[in-house]
Amino acid sequence: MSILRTLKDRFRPVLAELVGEADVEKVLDLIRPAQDARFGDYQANMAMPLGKQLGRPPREVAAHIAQRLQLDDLCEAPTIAGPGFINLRLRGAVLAERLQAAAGDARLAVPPAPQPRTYVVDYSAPNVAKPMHVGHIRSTVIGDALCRVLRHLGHRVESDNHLGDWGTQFGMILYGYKHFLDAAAYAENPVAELSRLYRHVRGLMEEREEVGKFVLEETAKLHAGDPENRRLWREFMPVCLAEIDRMYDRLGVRFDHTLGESFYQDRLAGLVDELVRRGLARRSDGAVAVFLEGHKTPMLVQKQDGAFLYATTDLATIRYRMDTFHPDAILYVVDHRQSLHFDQLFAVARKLGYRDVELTHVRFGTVLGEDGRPFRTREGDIVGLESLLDEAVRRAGEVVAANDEAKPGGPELSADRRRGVAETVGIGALKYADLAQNRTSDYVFSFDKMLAMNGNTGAYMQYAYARVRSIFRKGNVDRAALAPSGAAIRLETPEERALGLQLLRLGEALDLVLADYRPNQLTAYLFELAGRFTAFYEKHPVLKAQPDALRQSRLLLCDLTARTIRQGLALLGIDVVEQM
RNA sequence: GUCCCCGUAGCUCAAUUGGAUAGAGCGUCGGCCUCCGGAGCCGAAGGUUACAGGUUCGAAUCCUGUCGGGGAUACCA
Repeated sequence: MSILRTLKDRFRPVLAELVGEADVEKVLDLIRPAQDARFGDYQANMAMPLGKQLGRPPREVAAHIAQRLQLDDLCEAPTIAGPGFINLRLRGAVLAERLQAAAGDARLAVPPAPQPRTYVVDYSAPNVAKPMHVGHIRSTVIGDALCRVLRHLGHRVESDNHLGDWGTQFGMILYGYKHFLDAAAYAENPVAELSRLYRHVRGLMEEREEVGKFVLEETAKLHAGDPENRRLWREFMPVCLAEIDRMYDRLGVRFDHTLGESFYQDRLAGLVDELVRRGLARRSDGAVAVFLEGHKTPMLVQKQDGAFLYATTDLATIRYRMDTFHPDAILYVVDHRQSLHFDQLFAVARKLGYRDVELTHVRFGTVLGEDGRPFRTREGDIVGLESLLDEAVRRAGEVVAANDEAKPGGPELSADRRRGVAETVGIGALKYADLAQNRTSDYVFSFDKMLAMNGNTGAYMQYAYARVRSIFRKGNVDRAALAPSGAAIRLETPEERALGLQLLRLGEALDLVLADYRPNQLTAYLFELAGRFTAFYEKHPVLKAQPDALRQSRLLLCDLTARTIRQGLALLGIDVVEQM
């Protein structure tokens, strides 16, 4: 049980008397970590709104609540401040006892969600016919982190990569394959040749209008079951998928399901029929459209020429997921530019009868270059994902080498180790930079910033971890024997106390992540933890601490810090290294 | 035209969803190393939260309007 949940349990009966059982949970949400350490550890802010509601002075309400609370075993006497804030300061013994429990717990005392739910998480979803690029990073990384956090809290998660494997982009490479194939290049490296064909055809479409028509014809033939196009599709898919999987391997991302658009293609006609039959959709200008209240334009589910659209596929996908997984929530980790599409999609899903499921568009902003424009190469091309990863790792290699050279006792890492560390640091930096940002804002991409050893970066967090671990190496301390030794944790200084309290708050941070699907709540927590550790470490000797009981206590705090950082980063999909 | 998102320190971003004196990093200025990893620590300067109203005990956050930026907007995904 987290501290916050324990406090809520204590407030619940008192508040229930005041507002009734029905409203009590909402009021309990006003118990928060203190905004400022001077006010204590937690604060309860409900006296002000309740004062209004009950027609009594808020400070009087606060006093009433404080008086009736049974908190003596947990907190020092509550104080009332300002207009009616109830400030709470936990007893040191309570913190120590809980840290002790966390030290002996593989989950670091993070409680599972009280009500586990089933989530379908839809993320990454690259177009199979095009190389993955910088635009796929955010969806992939944010979606993966959300899955990890959900699972860790005991939710059931079905992650699904909804590949774009059936759309116009396939018509483009089919058309390109038939007219512009370099057979030798295709034999040598099919994916590179297909992506060249894709770019070539895209260029042609801009120059000559009729090319677009040919491309649509190839797409239509594929959809209609033309044997040649189907054969080519089956030929292209495995090599494209292998290429994509290589990226996921490197990123450490896995999916439970990879059900692309093609998986749903034979379900579309029936779905459109049903929409029409139930009076939800009707013909309009030759297309089939669902008109929605509050939307000026309808959602089209079938074109004049009979072809289906991604809205149709997405609806069929919702139906399949509901029938197969029976989820409580479906999350779509997708670019904010598709907001309108999802508004309409969700509205139509409700009309189809899917009312009890949470449908959330977890939207995120665009990746920008340092000039504030969408991130491109100097030549104006979209940056490929692989070259992005390579460059991050290359630069991380420079950072790692410089750091190793500068060590007081001389370099510690072999060339081989350095390479491994660079990969971990480079990929970690890329992910962390993305996750640390509030996902709704556009994100300015900068290698220099994301690999900085100062500030809220992946490299800084990995460094913080390696530093803590080095204490154990240097002191020749077996951390595995530490927790079971039963050594008591002592929180006698402000720095020890502040660190200890933060260590107990990982669970709160994870709850915040899920409250609005924002992984930056976890990075913020980790950065704060690293800061508190540094303050502690700066001021207090650990290996040289006397007497031995104090040394043991501080070693436990160090070990908990390392484990918490490692766990937190793992939930973001980021690895740590023991030395860097 | 209509709808959506955004506007916070010189720069890049936070702010637990309406809480107390709006916080970090970078940059600037000033301090601190015979001591466990100094890519560190301590301190200072820097804000009318775009602007104007409103709502209330309390507003960066909610409402209205204005200005500025981005996105979407009937047969791509």
